[in-house]
Amino acid sequence: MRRATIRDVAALAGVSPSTVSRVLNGKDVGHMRPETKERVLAAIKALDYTPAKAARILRKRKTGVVAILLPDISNPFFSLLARGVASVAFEQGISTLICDSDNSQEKENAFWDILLSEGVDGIIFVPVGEPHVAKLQKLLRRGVSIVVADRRLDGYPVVEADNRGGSFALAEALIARGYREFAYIAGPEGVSTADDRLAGFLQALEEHGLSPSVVRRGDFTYHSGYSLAREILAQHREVEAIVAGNDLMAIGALRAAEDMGIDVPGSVGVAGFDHVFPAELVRPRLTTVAVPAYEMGREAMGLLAAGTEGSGRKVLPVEPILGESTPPRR
Amino acid sequence: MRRATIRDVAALAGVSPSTVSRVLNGKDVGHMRPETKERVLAAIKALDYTPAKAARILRKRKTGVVAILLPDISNPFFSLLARGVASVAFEQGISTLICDSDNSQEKENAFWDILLSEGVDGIIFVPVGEPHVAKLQKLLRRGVSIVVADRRLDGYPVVEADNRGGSFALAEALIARGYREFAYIAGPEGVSTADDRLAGFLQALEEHGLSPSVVRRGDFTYHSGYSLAREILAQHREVEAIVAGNDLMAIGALRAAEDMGIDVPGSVGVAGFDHVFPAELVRPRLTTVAVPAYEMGREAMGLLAAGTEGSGRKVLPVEPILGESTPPRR
DNA sequence: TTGAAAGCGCTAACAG
DNA sequence: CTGTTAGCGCTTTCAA
Repeated sequence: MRRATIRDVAALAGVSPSTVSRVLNGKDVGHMRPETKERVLAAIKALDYTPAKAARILRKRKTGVVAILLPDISNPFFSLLARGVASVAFEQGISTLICDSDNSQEKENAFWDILLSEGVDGIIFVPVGEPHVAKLQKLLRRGVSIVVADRRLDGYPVVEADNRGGSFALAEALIARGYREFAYIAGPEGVSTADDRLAGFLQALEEHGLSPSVVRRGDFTYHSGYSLAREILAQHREVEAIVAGNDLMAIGALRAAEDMGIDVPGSVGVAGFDHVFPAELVRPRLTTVAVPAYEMGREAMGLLAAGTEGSGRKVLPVEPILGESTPPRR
Repeated sequence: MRRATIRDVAALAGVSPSTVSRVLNGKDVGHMRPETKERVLAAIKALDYTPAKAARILRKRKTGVVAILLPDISNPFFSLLARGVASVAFEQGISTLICDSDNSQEKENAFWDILLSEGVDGIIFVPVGEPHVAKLQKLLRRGVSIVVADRRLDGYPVVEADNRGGSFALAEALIARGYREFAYIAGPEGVSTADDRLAGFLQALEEHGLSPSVVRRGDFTYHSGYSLAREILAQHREVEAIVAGNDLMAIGALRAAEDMGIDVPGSVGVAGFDHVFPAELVRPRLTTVAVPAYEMGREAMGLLAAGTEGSGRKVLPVEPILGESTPPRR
């Protein structure tokens, strides 16, 4: 069954294609004879007609599709973010294309080309590392707008969390609870989320005349948290709390301690950042900092739709959550 | 900057648009003068040309896009499934559109229309409940192929897990460990995954001359597992193990017991199904049945690409995982 | 208030 | 081996 075209509808309704198009787009409908409009509508229904998107795009040079390019959709933080984006897009009749760069710079680079030919109208971008700027610029020059989410990227509009402030507040709270000797497992260098959290943490320590026993870099995965925590726990018996740059790594640390027969929080405290679903699942419940991922997605899509020019920056507030994994000491 | 067209390239290379098109599509390149091809390639690079997808689609009547319509992308099982689909699609140069029906029949129905006008070439479908068959048929008539994943839908090709067998095996294992009094929290009625798992479980019990203390229906969410487990634990003190239709509900049951001060596995055992990441996180580690979600996604996309006609059915093997949440009794 | 005509950028016969 | 031609289905002036 060949799908009906605008011409079929026009013929059945006894009007011209232009008239059908006008009805479809709600243009000049004000000064259109109601009867004509009725006939068109009837014909559309009779033929079960749906406009061909491709043809429309070709004409209008707008696809009505935005892409969200992120490191890992199976990471609960990002899937929540993606849902936020999709919900706003949906409200505006825009479709969402989720592109999973699989934590690989290479795959991410490949996606730029795909997105270019895909002809998306905009992109919500969560960079894996140092993005391929030339490709970004190419998109921009083609009129595709880009909003960076979760991680900062200089020169681009961004929606991020108050990572530095949240991390600072978390450190203060831990110090208030009597912790003095910290190990910090940061995220990858160069990723603003990781660096800001580390900086905020160190600053708080410094203001209290403290300095960390050890600082290491992971890659935000459960696995990296696990192995770094093992090393830390083996080499630094003085550590009173392990603080990680995100929840997944913190949960990894929790498991490492468990496997080494070290009691949490009895012997060592553990804290994370993000407040993803699994953080509520583990026992002891994880001390962390709540980041509004869904809201972040909504904000980012809002910025994109609003057609932000050049830059623009939105920082979302975060909230420390003191779980059982870091009770007051003594 | 107006983007370059195939004509600009042709002009610069001193050839006709068709020649450029041939180079682009790798057609007849065998019998093309190498020099011509070189010139075209050079022109493409010089103009930084990318073919306009829309025009191509309009001509070929193929969008190169498949959609995956599922109940909830933030459910770890489905996000893994989605990744599987995307990975195969990526290998074939096909883009993936993720549509999240948000566990709502209404939203799901709305997506059919969107997908229709979006003009996707195929759909991987995980139904929320009783799908709007008429809309499905419409897509099918338009030549869009559909593969159902995870849940069966009569008359459509499907990739599912051996839910019945897995559930049967799980029950046998629990019985072997000395459990006799069971409460079962099933998924929603009418969803094959839920019904098959329940059926397999009941069958095993029956073969051992047993019958469950109580059977309830949840909706596969953490929350429903939590509240049903509370009721069960309050009313049926004889229950030795709560078995849930999926891990999220089982984890909810675990938490319910915890909140009621009931020891797991000391006083009651708990088991789930799926083996999602959080199941490894909780303590005691959850007894469950591993379902290869990623593989399921890959298989489904494979079927779609292979252009399955009419039906076809693939059942993936599952594997019981005996965790600490159901140790041998006594 | 409506219609005719001219493409949007590309591909696929069909010629040469 | 390469070019010419004729649309794909829709929107948008411009005229009537």
